[in-house]
Amino acid sequence: MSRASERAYNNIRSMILSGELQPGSQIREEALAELCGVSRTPVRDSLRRLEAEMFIRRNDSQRSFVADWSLDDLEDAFQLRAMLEAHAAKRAASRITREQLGQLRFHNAQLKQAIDIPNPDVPKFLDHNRHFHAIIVAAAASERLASMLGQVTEQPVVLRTARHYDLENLRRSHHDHDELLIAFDKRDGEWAAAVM
Amino acid sequence: MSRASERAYNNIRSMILSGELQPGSQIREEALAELCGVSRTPVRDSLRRLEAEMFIRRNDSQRSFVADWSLDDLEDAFQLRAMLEAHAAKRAASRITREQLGQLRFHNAQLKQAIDIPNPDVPKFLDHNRHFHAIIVAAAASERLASMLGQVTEQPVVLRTARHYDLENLRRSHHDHDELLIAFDKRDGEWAAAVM
DNA sequence: TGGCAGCTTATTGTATACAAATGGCATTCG
DNA sequence: CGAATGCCATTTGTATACAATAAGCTGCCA
Repeated sequence: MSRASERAYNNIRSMILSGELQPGSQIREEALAELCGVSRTPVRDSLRRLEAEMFIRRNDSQRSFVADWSLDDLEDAFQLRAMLEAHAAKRAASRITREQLGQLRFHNAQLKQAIDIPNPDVPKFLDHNRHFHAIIVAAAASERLASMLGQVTEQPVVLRTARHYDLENLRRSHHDHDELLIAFDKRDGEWAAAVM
Repeated sequence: MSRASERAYNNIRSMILSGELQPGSQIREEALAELCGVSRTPVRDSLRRLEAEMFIRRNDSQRSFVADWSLDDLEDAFQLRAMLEAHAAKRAASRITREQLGQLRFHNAQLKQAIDIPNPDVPKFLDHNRHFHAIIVAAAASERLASMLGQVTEQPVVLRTARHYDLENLRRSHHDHDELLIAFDKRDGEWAAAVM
């Protein structure tokens, strides 16, 4: 993506995620253009993308509003994400390479290190966790699936932080990763999907 | 969507689906603009959308090409579609209204009429079939799910025709619809998903 | 002859001006 | 007083000109 367009996209997106742009509020192209220091053209591009990603809604007369997700929406996204990740795991089980398996093991070990200490290193955990999942998605080898997962993984950022900082969940998550690795070792797609 | 933009989108999309634009061939914004009788601006919008829908790919320097799906891609899309539709059916089972159930029954009856005659009326069958599925997606009440299904249902149009004109498949399809209706009646999401 | 440098051309990105459409407000008529 | 209608302001859509970037070609040099 080119410079102005990318700046506009990142700016607007982060303004939405940070709450700087309030959910439900109308957004005008020109105002955003000024905020981002670009013209309306790249802003329009960004708005279209963000609309596709459901960060933005448009009413019937094409005016844009910051999306405000209901609890139902978040639950819905989470459900979809779970299903898509399960599917990714199933596909990955039969396609994953030795090298990818090795990377998975590496990140899982780092994961374990991050929480098996008196003061858990949560950012480190999240980082390796992200890599872990990314490798699985890559191993699933479906662009479509990857793009769909992209659409649902980033949405509930606000809530996610709260949940992920719970140490017990982190431990459980690590345990699940262990089980996933075994399933991958056995190339057992159904098991992998079930764990996810 | 506004007039010029919509024209561009529909034109380009149908040119891709009809093969008028050959898979793998490069497409230039200006050429499309002339073909559609609009300026590059709405064409660019359309290309962005079509790229998101994976009808178009871009190389690293932003040049656009008509996507050419491999058999793997089509299979992948089909797999995803099956999974998403199963999920839609599951959600629909617990949310469908009496009115929607009635509509489902109506279309199913029409479906049956269309193929239970000496000369099956295939277009009619496909039309009611489409409505049937649309109602289920609507009953699932998940915008996200609907938009994802939109992304995978239209892709393999080329192959779909061949398969759908097979009378035996039409009959089986109708039978499955019957079973789905029973599952919905019982509000049995798992059953509905399995049928799908 | 092969490959690289620089230029030329083709293509996309951005800005801006203008057109179209929509919403809101005020005025008027019942 | 309420509703409908017409006008004005605001916002988005489209076209076009220009800028930036990448690809392809030509000619030079090893």
